[in-house]
Amino acid sequence: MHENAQGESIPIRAALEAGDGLEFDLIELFFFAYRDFTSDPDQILSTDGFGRAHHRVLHFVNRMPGLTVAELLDVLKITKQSLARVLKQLIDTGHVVQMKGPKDRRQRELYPTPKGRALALALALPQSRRIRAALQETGPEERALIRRFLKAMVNPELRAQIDRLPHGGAPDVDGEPNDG
Amino acid sequence: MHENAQGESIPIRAALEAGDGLEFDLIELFFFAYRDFTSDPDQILSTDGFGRAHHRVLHFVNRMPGLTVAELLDVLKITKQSLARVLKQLIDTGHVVQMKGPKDRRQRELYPTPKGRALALALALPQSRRIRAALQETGPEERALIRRFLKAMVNPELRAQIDRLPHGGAPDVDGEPNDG
DNA sequence: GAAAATACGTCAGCCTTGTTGACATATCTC
DNA sequence: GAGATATGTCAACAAGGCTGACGTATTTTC
Repeated sequence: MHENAQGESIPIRAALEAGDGLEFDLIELFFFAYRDFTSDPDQILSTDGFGRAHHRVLHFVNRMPGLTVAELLDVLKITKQSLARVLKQLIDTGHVVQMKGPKDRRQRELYPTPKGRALALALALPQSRRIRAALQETGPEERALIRRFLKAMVNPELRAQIDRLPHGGAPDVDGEPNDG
Repeated sequence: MHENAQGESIPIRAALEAGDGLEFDLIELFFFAYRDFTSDPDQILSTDGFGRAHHRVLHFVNRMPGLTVAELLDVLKITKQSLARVLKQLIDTGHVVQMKGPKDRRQRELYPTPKGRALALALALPQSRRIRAALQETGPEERALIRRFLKAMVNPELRAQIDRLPHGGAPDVDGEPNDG
């Protein structure tokens, strides 16, 4: 009776295939795409002794200068102890500076330095190149469509947060009533 | 002279915005989308004491039954020591079985058990639902386009590997001469 | 048929980045 | 002044990457 009622023993030789509403191909593509998407920045970061976590912090501090620690935690969905580790390093290396909040002096507003801005740009460059190259394959007019798809992949509660990020530059925003 | 030539001190107050070929919005959307995309399986896996690494192994063993350890390492791009840890658990829990290669008996072919197949399906379900919901936003006829975009995000060397995965089911494959 | 190469397993230790829990300090609010 | 809030920090732990080293079975090569 310690033999289980099967299920654990016989090997299945048939490949699991798409169909029946199972999107294996897109699941796999998403996995491979994200892995390669993060590989170029990882390369650059490693020379500074940084990792992917530093990248994220640096990115959002550059995108939303003056955001507080609490706001950053809310964007990244990590604990303050996790954040503290990498944020401290970014501050010590002069990529990010903290300033007491002018209204509430318990808060710490985070700003990039020129050095931090430069690194953020350097990290965004290969990722942007990759995206543009991919859009080349679909036709660049599909940018809005890709954006809509990715946004719809995000949990609804979090989409509001995304809308709060600066939009500037790109001409073809979604249907949202965002840019005046 | 231990003051640096600036760059590390002054806080920048202007937000980094898209434009100049910098695709900040898509970069962020990709990050948020992937995070949420992996969150549903993570939930399920945690009840078995498994993590994301188990998911990947289980997924590809189900998609390519009989693949060898070396082949799996090549797909996942991790070291055999990393793989060993999670693979052992999947075998011990009866989700995966090993069989000596019939031609080369040094090899170990990996197969899912019914139990392993069931878990793989359970993990693919919420991810597939999310993808279908997102395709609803773009119009489901754009599936091929999304696929083309994601594939183009993958490093060229690796795209061949993707083509070797089973395609079945989905009616609108890309231009590739794949389905006879 | 011996020697070398290959496929795999395993031991040991390290790193990054996430987690929880506890506690200190400054500041704001009531 | 009391209590809530924003942040920092210490300590310990877990997952899942990594390197290096070594053992064993099997195949290939000379």
